[in-house]
Amino acid sequence: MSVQTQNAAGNCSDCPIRHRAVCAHCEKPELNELESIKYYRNFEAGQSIIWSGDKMGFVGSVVSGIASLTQTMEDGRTQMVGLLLPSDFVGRPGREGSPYDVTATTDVVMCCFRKKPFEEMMARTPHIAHRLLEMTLDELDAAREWMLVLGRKTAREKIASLLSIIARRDASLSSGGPVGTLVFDLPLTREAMADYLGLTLETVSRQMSALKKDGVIQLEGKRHVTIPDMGRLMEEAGDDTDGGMLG
Amino acid sequence: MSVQTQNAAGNCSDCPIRHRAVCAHCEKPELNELESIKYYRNFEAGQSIIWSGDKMGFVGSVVSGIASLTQTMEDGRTQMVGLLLPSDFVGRPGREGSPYDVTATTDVVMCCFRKKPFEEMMARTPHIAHRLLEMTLDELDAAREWMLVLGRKTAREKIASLLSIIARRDASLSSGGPVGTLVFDLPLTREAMADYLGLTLETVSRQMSALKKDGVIQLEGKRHVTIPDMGRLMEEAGDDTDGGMLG
DNA sequence: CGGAGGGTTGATCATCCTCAATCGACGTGG
DNA sequence: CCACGTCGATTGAGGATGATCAACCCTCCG
Repeated sequence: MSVQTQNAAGNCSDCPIRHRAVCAHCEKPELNELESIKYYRNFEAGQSIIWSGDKMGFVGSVVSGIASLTQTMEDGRTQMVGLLLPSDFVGRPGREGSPYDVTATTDVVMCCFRKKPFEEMMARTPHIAHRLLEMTLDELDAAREWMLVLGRKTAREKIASLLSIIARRDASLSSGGPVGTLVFDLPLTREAMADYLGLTLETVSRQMSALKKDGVIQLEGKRHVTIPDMGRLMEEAGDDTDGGMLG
Repeated sequence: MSVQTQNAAGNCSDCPIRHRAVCAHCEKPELNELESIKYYRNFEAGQSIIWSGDKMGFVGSVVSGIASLTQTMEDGRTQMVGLLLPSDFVGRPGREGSPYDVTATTDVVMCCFRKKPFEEMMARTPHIAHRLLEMTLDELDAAREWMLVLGRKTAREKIASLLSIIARRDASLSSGGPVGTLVFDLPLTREAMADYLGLTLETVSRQMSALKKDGVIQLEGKRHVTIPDMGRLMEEAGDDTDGGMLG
């Protein structure tokens, strides 16, 4: 795995997540100050970024790749409680440790700030605190959406919900195109999907096969997914499309 | 139900949630400004505070009573996604509408601020924005804790988890005493517990009976609960007490 | 007295979990 | 080059947990 720091003396203005991350509202002088306290770090797929309970010396943003937040019980049952995509923030200013494990699901590049200087800067810079509040509210919405999935949806609906979330995110990143055929690669193993959805990996596998058999999705290999009809998928997810979104 | 405004010309310095609510860090001049834009509102048990999708004209704090956030699917399945206790904040500055229904579970008194003036004041008052960020991070932690409960715990563990949360909250409010016999009244119906836990009300009832038969809890009537051994309850919840907390 | 709301309990059934065998792709070492 | 082990995934058989449907209880209140 290339351990190159792809943006080593990285210039914030070239940053791919510049306008979505915690620094989104910052102006040039603020960006300059952030640049002076930031550094990049690479994590390989599977590697732990933070252990639950550890003191965190840094906070930062995911620049590329995917990381996950998970909680684990003593007997080994685990539940994923968050999926961190590029521009998502890691760490909580004002808190000592992390209550969850943070793990790199794919190779990950992070833009890190030492915690103390970042907190001090945040206290002086309402832009940053405000953006962080916005992002935290978004995460809260996502978590609560997920509580409905975990608590009330069937296995089939859970799978369809996860696929539709990933599909929509990919659509917004790439084409931005409207409702047509969507194609993407699953960034998660069956086991990670199970941990996300509160299922076993066998059930995930069975429901993926069932959705494929019923023509809701097409699979090439294990990861490459084609969605011929997004509306159909959303019906399967139980998220109704307001009754059919005529174009 | 008495519709008296128990604090009508309410003085913030007498407020029971003064040091825990969004105004916790405010000094006298700020409190004075808040007083000038606040008003109290009463809701009866069962009454809706905000409907999902509605525009919110106000934000505010729960002063007394309990409210719940719920999401509902088209076919009627519902999941509670938050429980609002005294001092908890309702509404999201910067957002138009609420993504969930907010309902009074018991009679509720709210301290409301009109949204616009509150937002303007927040922009000028870092104390408030900072406190709101803290509170939002706490809510996020609670939501994620709950995702583990919903996704991975058995019915019995779910009930025990809910009881232990309510018990601990009550303990922190009243005695603050350590591990002894805890007594409290359930603020939720069996149906509300079921909506919280992603169960049916029959399963809730059965598991309550089972925990009673096994001596984990004692019941007087349907709502009055005694916990003879908090450690035992937490074992049942799967939240291990670090391995047995010897005194 | 009768009805409504909340709660309990029982019988049965579906869903999803558990345990287990098997498969295919890939990489390593003989 | 092929045998082997590993890892992720699929599929099957059987069983447990919790949902569903239904009867019934208790208390409050008009």
